[in-house]
Amino acid sequence: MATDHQNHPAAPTITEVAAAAGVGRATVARTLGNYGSVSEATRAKVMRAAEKLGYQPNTLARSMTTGVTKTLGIVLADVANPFFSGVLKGISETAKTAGYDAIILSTDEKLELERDAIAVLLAKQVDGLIVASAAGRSDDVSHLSSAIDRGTPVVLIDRLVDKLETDSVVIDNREAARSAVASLIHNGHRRIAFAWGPVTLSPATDLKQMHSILDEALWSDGERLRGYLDALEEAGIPFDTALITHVLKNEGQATRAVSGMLALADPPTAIFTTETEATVGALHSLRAKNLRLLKDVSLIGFDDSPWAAVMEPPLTMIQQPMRQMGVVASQQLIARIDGDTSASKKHVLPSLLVARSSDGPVRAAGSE
Amino acid sequence: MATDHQNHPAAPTITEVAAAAGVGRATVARTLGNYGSVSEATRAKVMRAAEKLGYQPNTLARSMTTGVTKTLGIVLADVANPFFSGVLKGISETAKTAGYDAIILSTDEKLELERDAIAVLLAKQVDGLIVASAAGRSDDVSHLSSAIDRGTPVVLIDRLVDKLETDSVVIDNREAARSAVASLIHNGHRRIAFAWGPVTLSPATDLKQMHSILDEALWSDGERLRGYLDALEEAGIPFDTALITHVLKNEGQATRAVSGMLALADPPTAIFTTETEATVGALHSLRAKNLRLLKDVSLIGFDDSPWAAVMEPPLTMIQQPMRQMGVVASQQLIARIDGDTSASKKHVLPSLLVARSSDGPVRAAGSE
DNA sequence: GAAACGTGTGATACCGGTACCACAGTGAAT
DNA sequence: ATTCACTGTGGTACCGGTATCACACGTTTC
Repeated sequence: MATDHQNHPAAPTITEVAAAAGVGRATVARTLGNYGSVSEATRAKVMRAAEKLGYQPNTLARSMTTGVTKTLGIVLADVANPFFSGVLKGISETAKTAGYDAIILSTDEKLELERDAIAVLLAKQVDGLIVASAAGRSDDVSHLSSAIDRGTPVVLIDRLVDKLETDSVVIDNREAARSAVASLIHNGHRRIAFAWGPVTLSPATDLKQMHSILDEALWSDGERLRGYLDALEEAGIPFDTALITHVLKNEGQATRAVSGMLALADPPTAIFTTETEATVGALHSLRAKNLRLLKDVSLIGFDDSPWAAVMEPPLTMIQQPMRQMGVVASQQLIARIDGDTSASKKHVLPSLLVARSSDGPVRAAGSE
Repeated sequence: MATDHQNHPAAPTITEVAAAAGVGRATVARTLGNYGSVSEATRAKVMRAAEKLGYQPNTLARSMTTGVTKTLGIVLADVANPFFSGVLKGISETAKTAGYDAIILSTDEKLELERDAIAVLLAKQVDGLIVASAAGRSDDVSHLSSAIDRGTPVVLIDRLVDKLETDSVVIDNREAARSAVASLIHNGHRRIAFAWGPVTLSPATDLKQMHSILDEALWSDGERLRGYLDALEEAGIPFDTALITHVLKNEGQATRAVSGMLALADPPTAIFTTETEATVGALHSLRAKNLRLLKDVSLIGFDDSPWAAVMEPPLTMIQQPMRQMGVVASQQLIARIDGDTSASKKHVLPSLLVARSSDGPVRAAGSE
C-alpha cells in the first residue's frame, strides 16, 4: 500500500472490534449501525472496544453494499469565479445539513473536461450531479443524458442544455439583461457596447447571423445577448456588430476589445457587461483611455460583488441570488435522490438590478 | 437502492463484460486494467464487449482492494474567499494532471466543522489532506495528528499549526506585513489602523497583553499583526490598542470598526487590512465618512484582486501567490503519498507588494 | 409438557473490483 | 523424449462493510 511506507497501525476494522469485544461481526455492525436488536450489555462492550481501538467506519465499504454514497458531484466552469463560488457555498451548506458531501470538479469551460469530470464522478458512484454545463446547442451531451438514464439524477445550474429533460435552476437572464439595457436606453444611450463572457464566438455581420450564432452560445450568455437585442429592438435602435465583443477569453482580452470599441469613430456611451471579468476589463479600458464612469461612459454589468459598492462611482450591477441558487439546486437534487419522480422542474429565481451610480443620462459628445 | 425507483438498467460490472466476451473475470480485469498478459485476440473481444455494454469501472470497488482512492481531501475555511478559491484552482489543476480528484470541504472557520470534515474525508479513505486549519495555539489538533499517525499525509496551507510536525505552504506573513506597514511609516504615517481578518479576539489593553493574545490567533493573521507590531517598534511608534479591530466577523463589522477608529480624536492617517473583506469594509467606512483614499487616508491591504487595479485610486496591495501555493501544496502532498519520507518541509513562497496609488505621504491635518 | 413465539446472536453471501495462484499449452533446451 | 520456461487464462480469496438467514435460548400460550 502506497501510504504504508511507515509501519503505521492499520485502521481497525469491524472485525478487529468484534474480536476485541468478544462478539461476532454482525453484532458490531448492528450496534454501530443502530439497527436490529442488541442487548444493553453487548452494546456497551462493543462501544467500549470501538472507542478503545479508535474505530472509524470505512464509507467506501459501506457504499459497496448499500449502493449509496451520500455524495453529490458538482461540476462547475471555474471555482475561482465569484458567481460559482457563491453558488458553491449554498450547495455545501445544504448538502452538509442533509448529510451529504460534495465533490467539486472544475471544467474551465471545456466540454472535454466536463466529460471527464462526469465520468470520474459516476465512477465514484455519486448519488447525484449538479452541473453548469459548457455544452452549446449543437454539442453532444450524451455524458449527461446517459447519467440520467443510468438513474443518477442531474440538476443543471446557470446553464441550460436544450436537449436535456431534467431539473434546472436559473435566473431569467434574458429579461434581466433586457431591462438593464432598456434602462440605459431610457437614459438616452443609443450606442451600447455588449461585453461578452468568457466565450469565443465567430463575428456576426448582421442581426440575422447574430441570431444564428446565438444558438451556439452557452445558455446564460446567449440569453443575455438576446435580452440586449430585445431592448435594442424595442427602442428601434439598429444592431451594430462593432459593439459586440465576440472574442473574450480573459481579462486582458476584455480590456482590448472594449478599448477597440471606445476608439471607434462613433464610440459607445454605455457598456453592458455579462460577467465580472468583463466588467473589470471594461473598467481597465476606461481607465486607460482616461474616460470616467458616468461622466463619459455609463456601465451596468452582471454579477454584483462587495467591491462594486465601493468603486468611484459605485457600480450599478445585476445581482444573482448565487447562494440561493446553490441551495435550491441541491434541495432539488436531494429530493430526486430520495425518490421524487415528478416531472422535471425549471426553477427561475429572481435577479435584482442594484441601482448605484455608474449609469446615468448620456452626456453631450465632444465635451472635452 | 434509493436511486433505483425507476427501473434503470443496472450499470454493467466486470462480470457482465466477462460473460459477454466469453472469458473469465480476471481476464477482463487484466485487459481493462492494462496489466498482466492478454492475447491480442481476447483483448479485442473484451474491449468490444465493454464498449457495447457501456462498461464504466466502479472506483469504489477498486479502492477497496487497492487501498488507494486517488483522491485528495481539501479542507478550507471558506470557498467563496478569493484567496482560497485561488488556492483551490492551483490544487485542482495539479491534482488533475497527477490523476487525482479533490474533495473540497468548507469549515467556515469553525474548528468543530473542521473535525467533522477530516473525519468524513478519512472515512472516504482519501490518500492525503490539504488543510487550512482554524485551530489556534491552544486548540486540540488531535484530528490532524491522528490522521498523520494513521499514515494519511497532511499538508497545511496558509495557517500553520504549531504542534504539528508536517509539511506546510505559507508566505512570510510577518515580513510582508512589516514591510508594508514600514512603507506607510516611511511616508510619515504614525497613526496606522490594523483591520483584522474574520476572527474574534479579546481586546488588549497594552502591548504585552496583545502579544499573549497573539499566541491564540490563527497563524497567518497573527503573523500579520506581529509584522505590524515589528514595524511600529522599529520606528519607535507606540502601540495603541484603539487602532486594532479586535472583533471583525463580517464586512458589516469591518465597516463599523474602521468607522469607529476614524471617529477618534486622533484618527488614523493610514489603514492596513489583512483580508479582502476587511479591505472592502474599510473602503465602505471611508466612503461613509466622505474621506478619500490617498488624499485623506492611505491604505495597503492583503490579497490583491483584479478589481483593486481599477479602483480610484488603484489600491496598493500585497499579492499572495495563491495559485502557486495550491500547486506546491498538492505536489508536496502527492510526493508524500508516493512514499517520500524525508523530513517535513515548510515551503515559504514569496509575496509581492504591488505598489499602486492608495498610499502616499501623510497630509497636513485639518486641511479641510 | 409441547407448541408457538420473540429476542439476541453469529455465519455467511454479497457488493465489484484486484491480485495471487494454479494450470494448460506451447516452444526451446537438454 | 523429457525437462524447463513462458505465456495466456480462469478460479478464487480478499478488501470492509451490510443484510439475510438460521439457530439457540427463554418466555408465553394452550
